[in-house]
Amino acid sequence: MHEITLTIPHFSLRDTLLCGQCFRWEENPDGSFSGFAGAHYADIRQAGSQVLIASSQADAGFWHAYFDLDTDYEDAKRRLYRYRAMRGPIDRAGGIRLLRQDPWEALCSFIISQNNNIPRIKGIVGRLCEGFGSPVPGGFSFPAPERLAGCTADDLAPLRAGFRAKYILDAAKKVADGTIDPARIAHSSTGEGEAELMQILGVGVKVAQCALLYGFHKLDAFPVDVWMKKSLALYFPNGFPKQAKKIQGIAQQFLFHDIRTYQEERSG
DNA sequence: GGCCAGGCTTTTC
DNA sequence: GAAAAGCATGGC
Repeated sequence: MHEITLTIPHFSLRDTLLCGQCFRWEENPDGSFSGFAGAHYADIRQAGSQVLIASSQADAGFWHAYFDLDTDYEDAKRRLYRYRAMRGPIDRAGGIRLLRQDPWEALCSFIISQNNNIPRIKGIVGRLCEGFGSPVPGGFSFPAPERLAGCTADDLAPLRAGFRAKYILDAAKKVADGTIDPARIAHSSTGEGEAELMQILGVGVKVAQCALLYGFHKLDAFPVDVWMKKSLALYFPNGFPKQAKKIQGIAQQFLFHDIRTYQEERSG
C-alpha cells in the first residue's frame, strides 16, 4: 500500500463519503473508511485537517482530483452563507465536498438509485462490481459499459436490481455505441447534458442531474428528490436563489445531508 | 403487512 | 396534457 496525505481544512471525510453521493465506501469500527474510487482501493482516515490515504496505487494526483482540491469550498460557503437559510445547513453539513467520480459509474449508480434506498443501492452496486467488474487490488472495479452492453436482463438477475436491470443495459449499450458520449457531455452545458442523458431509458431529470453533479462535476446541477423537496419547503419556500446558480450543486449537497440527518424529526 | 425507498415509464382519464 | 398505476426488491 502507498501512503498519501492530503491537507483539507474544514472537511468531513465521514459526511463526504456517507452523504449519498457515492456507494462504494464502508465505515470501519475505528471510524476509518475502506472502499473504491474508480479502480483504486484505499483505506482512508481523517485526523483533523489531515486525510491519510493508504492506496493500492501510488497516485497522489488521483486522490487530489477525487477530493476536488482545486475547488475553493471556503469561497463557495462564504457566498452561500449570505442566505440566512443556508447557515444552519452549512454549519452542520459544510464539511462535505463533491467527489470527482467517474462519469459512467455515477450515471449507472444513480440509475440504480431510483425508487430505492442507500443501503440497497450499495448492495446492488457491490454485486454489480463483483459479478461484472475486473479484479483489481482489494476487490473489483466498476464494470465498463462495454462489459455490460453484451449482457441480457437475465444475466443481471443476480444483482436483484429489479426493474432497473433493463435501464442499466440500455445505458451501457448507448454509452458503448457512442449514442451517449461522456466526453461530449463533459464539455456541454448542464442543460445540454441533461437532454443527452435523458435519451437513456430510465433516466429522467432527477437521475440526469445526479449524474451531472456527481459524475461530471457540474456545480450548477441541482437534483431534487423527496428529501430536497422537504428541504426547499423548509428553507427556500420561494425557490433556491438564482444568484447562486453556479454553485447550487454544492448547496444542494449541504441541504440534502442536513435535512436527512438533522431535520427529519422537526416539523415544518 | 402495508408503506416507503435520492423515479421513471406506461396507461388512463 | 395531467394524474395515477405499475414496476422488483428489501427494510421497517
